[in-house]
This record gives sequence, C-alpha cells and structure tokens, in this order.
Amino acid sequence: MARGRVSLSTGTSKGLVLDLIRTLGPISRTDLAAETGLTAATMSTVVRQLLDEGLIHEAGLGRPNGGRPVVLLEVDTSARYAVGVQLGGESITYVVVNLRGAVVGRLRAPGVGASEPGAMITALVEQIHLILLGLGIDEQLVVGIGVVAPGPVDVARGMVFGPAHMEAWQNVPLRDLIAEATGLPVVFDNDATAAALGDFWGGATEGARAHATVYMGLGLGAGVLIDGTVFRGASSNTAELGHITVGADASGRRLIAEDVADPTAVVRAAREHPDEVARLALSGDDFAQFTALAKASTRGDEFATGLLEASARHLATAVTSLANLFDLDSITLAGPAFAIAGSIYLRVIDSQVNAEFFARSRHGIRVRLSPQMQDAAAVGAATLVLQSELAPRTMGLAGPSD
Amino acid sequence: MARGRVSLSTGTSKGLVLDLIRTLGPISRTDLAAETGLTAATMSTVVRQLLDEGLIHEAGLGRPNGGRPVVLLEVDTSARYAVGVQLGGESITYVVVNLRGAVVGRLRAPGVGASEPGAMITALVEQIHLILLGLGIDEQLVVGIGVVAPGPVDVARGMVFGPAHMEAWQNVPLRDLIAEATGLPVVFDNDATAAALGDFWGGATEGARAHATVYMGLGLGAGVLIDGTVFRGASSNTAELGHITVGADASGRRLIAEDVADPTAVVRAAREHPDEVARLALSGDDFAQFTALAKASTRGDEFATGLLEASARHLATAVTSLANLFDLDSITLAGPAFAIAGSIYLRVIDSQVNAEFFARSRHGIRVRLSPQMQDAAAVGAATLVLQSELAPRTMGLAGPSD
DNA sequence: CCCACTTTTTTAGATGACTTTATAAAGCGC
DNA sequence: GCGCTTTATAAAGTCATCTAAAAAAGTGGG
Repeated sequence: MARGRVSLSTGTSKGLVLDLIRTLGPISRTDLAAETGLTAATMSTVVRQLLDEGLIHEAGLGRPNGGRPVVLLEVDTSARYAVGVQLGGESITYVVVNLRGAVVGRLRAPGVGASEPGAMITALVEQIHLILLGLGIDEQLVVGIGVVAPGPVDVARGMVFGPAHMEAWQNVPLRDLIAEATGLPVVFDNDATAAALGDFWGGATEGARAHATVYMGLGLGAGVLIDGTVFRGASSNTAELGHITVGADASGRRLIAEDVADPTAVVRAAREHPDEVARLALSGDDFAQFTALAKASTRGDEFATGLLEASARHLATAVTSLANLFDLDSITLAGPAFAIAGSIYLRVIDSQVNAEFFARSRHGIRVRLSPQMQDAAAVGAATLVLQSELAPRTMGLAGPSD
Repeated sequence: MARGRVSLSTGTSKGLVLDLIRTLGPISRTDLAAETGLTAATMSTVVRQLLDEGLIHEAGLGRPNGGRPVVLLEVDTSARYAVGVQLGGESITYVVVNLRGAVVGRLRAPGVGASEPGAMITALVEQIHLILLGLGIDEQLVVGIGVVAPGPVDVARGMVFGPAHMEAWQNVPLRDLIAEATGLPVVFDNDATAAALGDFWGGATEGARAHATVYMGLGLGAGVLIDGTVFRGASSNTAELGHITVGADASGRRLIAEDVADPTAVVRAAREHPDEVARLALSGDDFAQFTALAKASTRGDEFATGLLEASARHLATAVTSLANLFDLDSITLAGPAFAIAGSIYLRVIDSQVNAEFFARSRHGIRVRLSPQMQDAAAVGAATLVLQSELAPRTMGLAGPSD
C-alpha cells in the first residue's frame, strides 16, 4: 500500500550535474547553471562537492569573452569504475567501464552450465576479481556491479524470470548473492533496458526526450528512456516488443514480432527452403545460421536478402507501434543481431518509421545504430550501476509545458 | 536547450496529500504519513495548511484503538470548483466538478460552427459564466478551466492541431485567449489524456501503477498514467492507438486500428452490405448509425453483433500491444462509443488482453468501463485543471525497487 | 603600469520543506 | 486517579536551494 518515499529533496542534483558534465563534455559552471535551471551560486557548491569527491576536475579555461574566463570542468575518467555482467544463454560477457561510460576492459566467457547456484555465483565473482586485477583497478574505486539478463526479469527481487533458455539461473536470488559475495552494490535489470541506458550514457541519445533502444540477440526486446530516466510500468517489464502484433498470415491468424522478426524466426523461415539451406551450407546453432545469412546478403545473395528484409519490415512495424505509443524522438538498434546485420535493418526501419510515424509533422525520429552494438547490454549494465550509485534519478525533469 | 526547472522541493507534497485525502476517503494524519513516507510531524503541518486554506476539514474520530483516537480528514467538497470543456465536432460539452471530482453541473451545447475565432471564444466564455451563475457558484472558487479536444493537439502552445473535422478551431491560440477572457488558469490537452485523469480522480484506477484509458468517440485514442501522473512522450502525443497495426487484410496489406476498429470503421463495414443496411434502416451520421447497430446487437441481431465483435477484437489487439509496451495493470474504457456498446467491447477486450498479455504471470490487468462514460473527457478536463492547480505533479513517485 | 569594466565564481545569510526529539493531548483499563 | 498507548503538535536542526553582495580574474584604454 505504501507508495514509497516521496523524497523530493534527496541530492538528485549532484547526480544530475555529474551527468551533464559527463555528457556535455568540458563545460563551465555558468553553462551548467543555465542547463539545469539552478543558480550560479548553487552550482558553485554542487561542483565543489563533486571536486572534493574526486569525481570531476578542472580542465583549463574557456576562451576569453571580455570578463573573467570560465573554468571548464570534466569528469575524472578514472576516478570510479563499474562492472557490467551480461548473462546470456551460452556465454557471459563482462565489461569494466570508467566514469565516462567507456569500456576499459571486456571479457567473454562461456556460461557456467548447469552447476548449482552457489558454484555459479562463486565462479562469477571470481571472474570479476580477476578482471579487475588484470586491469590493475583498485576495487575501492568500483562503485558496483550491474547484472542483466534477457527476457522478463524480476527487477524487484533481482532474479531471472522467464522461461528462456537459461534454466540454470532461474529462481536464484542473483542480485543478493552477488552483493553478499562482493560487498558491492548490485543492480539487476533486463538487457534491453540496460542497452538503452548504455546508449544514453554513450551520448547516442543527446537531445532526445523520448528514446528507445531496440535490442535483438536471439530474441527481441526494447528499453525506453524518458528524459534519460528508465521508463518502468507496473513491473519493469515494459516494451515487450516481441509480443506486438505486426500483421496476419494468409489464414488471418495474427502474427506477433517474435514469430516473424527475430533471428530465430529468420532461420526458421530459411529452413522451409531446404534447397537454399543446402546451397548456403547453413549449419550450426540459430545464431550461426543467422550470421551466415547476413553474410550471404552482404555478398548480394537474393534469398538471404529477402529473408532479412522481410524480418526488418516486420520489426519496423513493431517499432512503429512503439514509436506511436511512446511518442519517441530517438531510436537506436543494439545487440548481436544488429552487429551482424545492422545496416539492412537500419535502412528499413528508418524509412518505414519515419514514413508512418503519426507525429512526424511535429518532430522526426532519429534512428541509428548503437555506438556499441555487440556489448551494448553489458556496457548498459555497468552504466546502470554508475547511474544508480552516482546519479540516481527516479523521476523525469520537465513538465508538459516545456 | 535548457531542460526546465529541476524544482525538486516545490510544495509538491501539499498537493499529494490533498490527492490522497480525496482518493482514500476519510483518513487520519497517521495513515497519510504512512502512505506518503513523510513523518507524522510533517504531516501535521501540511494538514494544517490545507485546513487553513479551507480545502479539507476534520470529520469526526476514527474508532478507538487503545490510544488517542485519530481525527479523520476529508476534502471540503464544495471548497473549490473547476470547469471542463470538451470540444467536439458537432457539440461542446461543459461540466463543473467539485473538489472530489464529482460533476455538479453539465451542459451539452451545439458547436459554434464556422464563426470567426474571437466570437467563438466570446460565446464559450459567456456560456461558462452562465453555467456558474445557474449553479450559484461563486467564480472566486473556480480554480480554472480545462479544455480538451480530440486527436493530436499542441499542448505546449494550447491549440488544436490535427486535420480533424474541426477546422473552425485550428490555428487559434485557444488556451491563451480563454485565459485572457476569463482571467482564470486554463489548461489544454487531448481528450483521451483527460479521460484517463478523470478516471484516476474518480477512483477507478485505485492501486494501479500503470493505467490506460481507451477513449473512443468517432475516433480512437488513449491516455496513459504512471503512478497517477500523465505520461507524455516527446510532444504529448502519446498512445496513438489508432495507428497501431492490428493485422493484415487478405492481400497482406497491414491494417491499423483506425481502419477497422473505431465507429467510423464499423459503419463503413456495414455499408458493404446494402441489404443489411436497408433491413436495419441505418441512416443519419456515422455515430447515429453506430448507435443503431449497437442497439440491434443488444436485441440479438447477428449481423450487428458480428460487426461489433470484429471491431472489438481488433481494438483488443491494439490494446494488448499497448498493455505489453507500457506494462499496464489497469485499463478503463471511456467515451461515447463505449457508452453505447461498452459491454460487448469490455467482454472481448478483457478476455483477449488477459489471455495474451505478456506479464500476466506476474500481475493481471483490471479492465473496466469508466465510471463516467459519456462525459469522461469533459470531467477529465476539469480534473486536469484541479490537478494542475492544486496537486501539481510533474514526476512519478516510486522507483524500480518498490 | 594602473584603472575601469565585464564576466565568473565564491561567500554569507535567509527560506522552506523536511527531519529528529521531545512534549502535550486524549482515550482505555485497572 | 494513574499508568499505558496512541495521536498530534512544538522546537530545534539539517539540507538544498535562493538572493544579495563581494571577490577574483581576465581585457582594453589611458
């Protein structure tokens, strides 16, 4: 029943200011004041605190403009680090990012298989220690660990949910176990949400008020940010793009995106043409086959291109619905599938969305590839913890009349 | 570039508390403190201010529980009023609501036709004065006027947008003109958003974290509330339900909701069967024909029922997408179309949404008819101004871990 | 070189919405 | 009447913010 803290005056602005310094590069106190709406005096004290904590430092003077020259501020890149862990079906990706959200270390390791939970956690924590040791990063400087997994997750309890291909991780209170084993704050979320936040921290969304990152691995997901804040519905399982209706088959049965758009669906469609499968020598798991199809398409193969374009059109339909419902002004594509076949999807989605988007007369939608395709979710996991520890924001900024 | 005020500590909690007293009926200071997370001491002073402003009053004691008995508080129903104006194609609906959001006066008047803007505004303002006079309400007690219109609107500039059947109102700075003519605050928004807020104030959404109201007049729209706060995307034109893909026709062309689900589409579909049109003696404008079909369906007519159920299924598909993307836990149906054919739509939408909703394993979705079908948008318009003047909230409440 | 001028940054004091701690009020059971 | 419990208010302190004023650090003219 209780609606949580109202907590209006909880040092949000320190985090916000750090956020702005990070995104807007070297910037003066005066510009920060203008940007936030705070007064110069307040900005002075906020900046002082950030300086004292060592999170930012002064970086020379701006060009003279007739009066006292401005002092530029920038984040102290190596003042803090965060670890991101992306749990996948067959592999686990670890990244370490610095305060700018830049990757300073990455590792892809095989999944831990079906060993029992305690051992899995121990191995995972061990791995993190080793990576930090290898990078020579003092663990005192690590603000926390972000862990993300595909599909529906239980953010509140910090554990994997869905019926995905990840039985090993289910019903394990991941977040709490890792937090206990490391003594560090751990945040847990789904991969698409993390990727969206990663793109935001990476600067790919600058200026956007309503942004979505479409994340495609083997499955399909999306994360939505409003004014840089993660949009969460009733249970943090928002933007379930895979379940959006995108058309109907010949018999009139409705088709949802995950039936026809994700890599699994593309490979399934290919298999209905055994001669082509043989010609292209498709083999291996779904993702290997999808990769082969994408390469064939790049070489000009018409069959492969046809399949991918069909997938892209269906995905574009789902994304158009997403854009219309959330009134988006920015979209990025991220994840392994787009790392392989991003250009074709980008072209199709960009043109269809901007042609059919309802509010296009008022504002366009920027559609782009994520700056960090392959590791977007892991990087996002790390930025998730950076944000929650250093720049918490549970609410948006501007109101309707803005 | 400026991101608007950060304004964290702006007396939001006074409005929040008023909101809670209104929704949770007679309630004690202690319970309010628990509900908001504020301390009892703070609640005492906040409540004192509301008492001093005459917005609430004490209403007896709660039942004894071993210690000092609690004093129950409730809103002073007739302490303030708000006016709601719904601009429609052919008519204008005016309502006056009290502090509880209950309607104390309503009037439906013909539209002002194609007269020039100045005269339109004068007539509208005159009408408002007359209604208040008729109700014997002191204009000093009116907190403001809410004005809503269908379709896309320019909330920022307070004017009608789209190419709807409302040429007369276009390119007129409605909000500012009415504000100037009355000296009262005027808020402007689209009808679906208003209806959602009206349902929230009417208590139809109690307990919901993510709620949507589907509004169907001649066209189709929806408004979304997150923790009681209106969700606005990049330009306040969110939840464009009419443009959601709901299937495909025989030739594979995608169908969007407004092609097949709204009353106009139902009537269009009926016209393809001239014999049935003749049998049912359909005539008049689209809405009259839709009404006739709904009545025929109630009598058990199979043709009419078939058309309405087809419409309902398509709408249910769009609503399912909406629910999946926003992770809704509450939906209401409002507007003239549902006032006439609500039960059939409710049945179809409730069953389909709850069968196909992705997160159904974690939480259900309550689907209901709005408590104030016909006038939901007008009532919502009035509550919009009540909220913005008395309980401003530009941001949500709780965070992810709640 | 020094002085007026501009612009940025810091300091000092005030405000308002909170908090914690302590106290007063109001009923119940004995 | 007296302790006990619970509710309501009062007093004093904290914190993020504001306004007003002062200090700092350049430029350009003399």
